[in-house]
Amino acid sequence: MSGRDANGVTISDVAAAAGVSRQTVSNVLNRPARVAPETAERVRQAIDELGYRPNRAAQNLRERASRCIGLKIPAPIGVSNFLDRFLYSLTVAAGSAGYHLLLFAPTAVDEELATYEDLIRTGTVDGFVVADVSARDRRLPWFAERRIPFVCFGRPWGQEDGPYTWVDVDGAHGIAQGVDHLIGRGHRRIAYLGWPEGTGFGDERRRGWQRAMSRHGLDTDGLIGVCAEGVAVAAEAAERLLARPEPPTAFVCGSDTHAVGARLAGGLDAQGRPRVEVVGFDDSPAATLISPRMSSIRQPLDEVARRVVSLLTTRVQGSDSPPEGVMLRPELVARE
Amino acid sequence: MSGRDANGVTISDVAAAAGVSRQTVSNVLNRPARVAPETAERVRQAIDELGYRPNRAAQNLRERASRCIGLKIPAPIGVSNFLDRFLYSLTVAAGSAGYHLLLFAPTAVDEELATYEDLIRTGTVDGFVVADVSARDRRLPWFAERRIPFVCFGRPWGQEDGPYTWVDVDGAHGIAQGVDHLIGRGHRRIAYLGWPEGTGFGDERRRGWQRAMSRHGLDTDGLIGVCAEGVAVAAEAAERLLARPEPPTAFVCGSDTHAVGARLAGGLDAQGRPRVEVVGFDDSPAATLISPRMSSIRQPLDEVARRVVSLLTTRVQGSDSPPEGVMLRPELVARE
DNA sequence: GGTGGCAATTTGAACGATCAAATCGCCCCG
DNA sequence: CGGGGCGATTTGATCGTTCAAATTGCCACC
Repeated sequence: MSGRDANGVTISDVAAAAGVSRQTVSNVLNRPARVAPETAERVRQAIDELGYRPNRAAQNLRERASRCIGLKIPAPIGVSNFLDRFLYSLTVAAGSAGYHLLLFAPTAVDEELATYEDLIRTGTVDGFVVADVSARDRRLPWFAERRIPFVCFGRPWGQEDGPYTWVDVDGAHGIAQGVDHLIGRGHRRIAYLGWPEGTGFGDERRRGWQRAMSRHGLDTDGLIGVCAEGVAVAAEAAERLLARPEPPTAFVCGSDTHAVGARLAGGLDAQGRPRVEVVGFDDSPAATLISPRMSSIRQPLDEVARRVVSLLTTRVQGSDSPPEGVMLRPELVARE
Repeated sequence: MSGRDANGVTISDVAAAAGVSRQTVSNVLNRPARVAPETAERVRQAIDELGYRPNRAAQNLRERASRCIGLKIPAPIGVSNFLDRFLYSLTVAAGSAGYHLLLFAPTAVDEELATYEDLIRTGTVDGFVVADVSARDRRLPWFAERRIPFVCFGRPWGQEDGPYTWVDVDGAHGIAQGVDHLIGRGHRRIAYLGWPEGTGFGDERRRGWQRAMSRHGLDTDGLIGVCAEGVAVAAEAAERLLARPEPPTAFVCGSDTHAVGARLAGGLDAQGRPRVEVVGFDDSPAATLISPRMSSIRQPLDEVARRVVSLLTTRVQGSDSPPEGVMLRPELVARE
């Protein structure tokens, strides 16, 4: 704590103070077994006294690694703080693996790959987390060709067993849990409200509902509503379903936004209690705030983040691991 | 694009290919004026052919700078995606200044300062953005003592003219705009609904309402409601105000969450239109989704981010600039 | 007493870039 | 024809760390 300058203390300063060579100091830190106990003690004392911390740039240069993971932060179009939460989990997971998260912003599509390439070639990052995988994402083959380490959060739809490494949450299973839950509470007419066909995860969630219903021998006719994400449009779509003969008494939804819409459309009964029961997806704080006792399906983001980081770091460290797909189960948070 | 390995091409490879010395290659990139045009052209061609990109670790070591800005990502307790949006703006702003954002996670309070110190001493980051300034934040004097470069987003309350550099948004002025807007639309009984006393920004917003009201010669008695952030509690607090004699016809609110609550409490009239008019704060997408035509006060996050980055980078680059406080004006987004 | 073995430590050489100073080549002028 | 001046380019040193190989000191054994 007495170094003249914040960054003035080098390994040689410590070596001089402890009366050893710089390599011995390095060994104390990296190969303690090689150093005699008394020497190590003396060196450690010098380190503390001088407040020495190894220079990261020098280590990076020598070890040809930045211990940084790159993540493109998408333009904030959404509504939920899903990204906030994942980012937090990812930062924590990276931290305990000795890595840091380095953010970069999206660029024009035709510069996007150049941005990724730059970060790798300059050694600014060791690999990437791809959190916004799209169907036939052109980044994935491009990374693979160049042997750029990366792990997806989200399945590369259509190539789940292909050459890419990913971690994802089984949305169909989550939705099925929701259906089981509602059936357990006596519902039989359970509608699905979610995105229009075309998003991989949305389609999967809808199929999960369909399979769960038929497993219970229940009909799904006239019980499916689709609309873009948005409370107002979701409420309208839910109202249309509720206006039919034999209306649903409950909804499982592709997102919390859809769920809030459905609940709004259902309205309140004489006792001021929601008239339809709903299960949302994501268990977002915003939804719980609006609709405090609404059930929702929670993705295990901490676990996702840990797995992503662990898969990525082994790949970064050069071991040529085979591609791997990890499927995690979401959990129904039942309220009310 | 023909280097054998992703990161195999060094400045010496380029030099050899172009038939010059490594320093000339360096000059082409950093001091083009020093190099003869034909030589520069030849070198640039070699750079392109080999796909050379300077190694960041080597540059960092030599220049004693990481070109990274550290940001502690808070635990995701909130509801809005405010952080998402600021993070995005900050990433973009940092990027165009040649910096990257490096995230780290909060630790136990007594390790927190050690985490900051480590990042600086190891040269992992050049400085910090402090986005969660609290009243008498103990980090600020600690940074200052150690001459660690940092810039706050948010005022160091009570020391606005003190030794710290900050960027903030004038909440009182924003709220005053809201009041003016509502008065222009014929309202006279305008309530304020926001946080209980004790948060710097909340108190400021409340004072802004009070001053604006008295500027217009309007009474504020019985028009103030406070509660924690949350739609349900906000609705209750708003209901209490509405139940009084001479109830408010409009609300200005400390946050969008408060505003959504107030609008909920107001309910709809015979034509299905909201009965009370509200102005929120933050113009968060979540609020607009729930309450599509609600007005709100928007913080100029892009501008905040640009200023923060610009102030920080000049401080990082060693110029001993005096402390500076930058106050930006929010903008009322009037809908309906 | 010479030698082999071994643990502890040191020395030299990278890693890839940039700065400062030295050198080169060329033209011009006395 | 020698040397001064100047622009273009190269050489040497350095940033702080770690790896690999060399060295030291010590003990045991023949």
